[in-house]
Amino acid sequence: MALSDPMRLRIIRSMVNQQGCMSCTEAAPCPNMAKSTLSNHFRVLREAGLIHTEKRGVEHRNIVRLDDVEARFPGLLKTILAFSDTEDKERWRAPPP
Amino acid sequence: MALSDPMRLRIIRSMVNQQGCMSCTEAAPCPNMAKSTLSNHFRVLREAGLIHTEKRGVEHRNIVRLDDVEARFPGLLKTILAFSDTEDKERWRAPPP
DNA sequence: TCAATAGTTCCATAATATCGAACAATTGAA
DNA sequence: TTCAATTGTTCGATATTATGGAACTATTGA
Repeated sequence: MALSDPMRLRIIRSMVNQQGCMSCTEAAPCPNMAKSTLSNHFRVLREAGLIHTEKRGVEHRNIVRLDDVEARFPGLLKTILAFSDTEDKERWRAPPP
Repeated sequence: MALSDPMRLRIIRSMVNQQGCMSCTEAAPCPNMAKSTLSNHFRVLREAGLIHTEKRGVEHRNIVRLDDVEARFPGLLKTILAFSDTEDKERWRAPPP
């Protein structure tokens, strides 16, 4: 699944929070991520129908297909995006059993 | 992340729908899944703090730690479980661009 | 005591994320 | 026009992870 990957989730999060188009570089989860890796994630997101990409000049403008995603996964984006990005590592650490 | 894997998601789904304890075999996503694979998924879920496992006789009884999960990921389980299992393949197929 | 059952552990294989290097396309400046 | 800079893509290699099979452990019941 396209949204299974933590990095792709962070990409989507960036784009939704921005409320508009972003270039691939702008939406990168971390500044030191390799261009090839980033490009691959955007390809997966595109092929999954989660984002739309439009070539504008030298860069690619990407936008989340909010309506389509909401239609297929009602409430999912809203729920996932409610978790702040910076706390993810903390959040995923297991509490004592 | 423990919930990133589709198989683990189906395991959790089984357990929540059952509203109680399930043995590892009972909660298996598919009947032909190898025992070792299943065991590994349960270990990941345990270590992530998503389920609690208790040895009872020859089998292990597992239960989803609903309160803990809800506290860490408000609304996540409810949202994810709203997607019926059998339609997942359809759902994850991309719509036309 | 012993066979059957339920999981675990270990090793090998397949799928996927990641990175670096080379490449293509577009823009803007010399 | 020509060329350097910018933005992504493609390709090959490596690391991580899911999967399956075989051997093992623990527990139950005959």
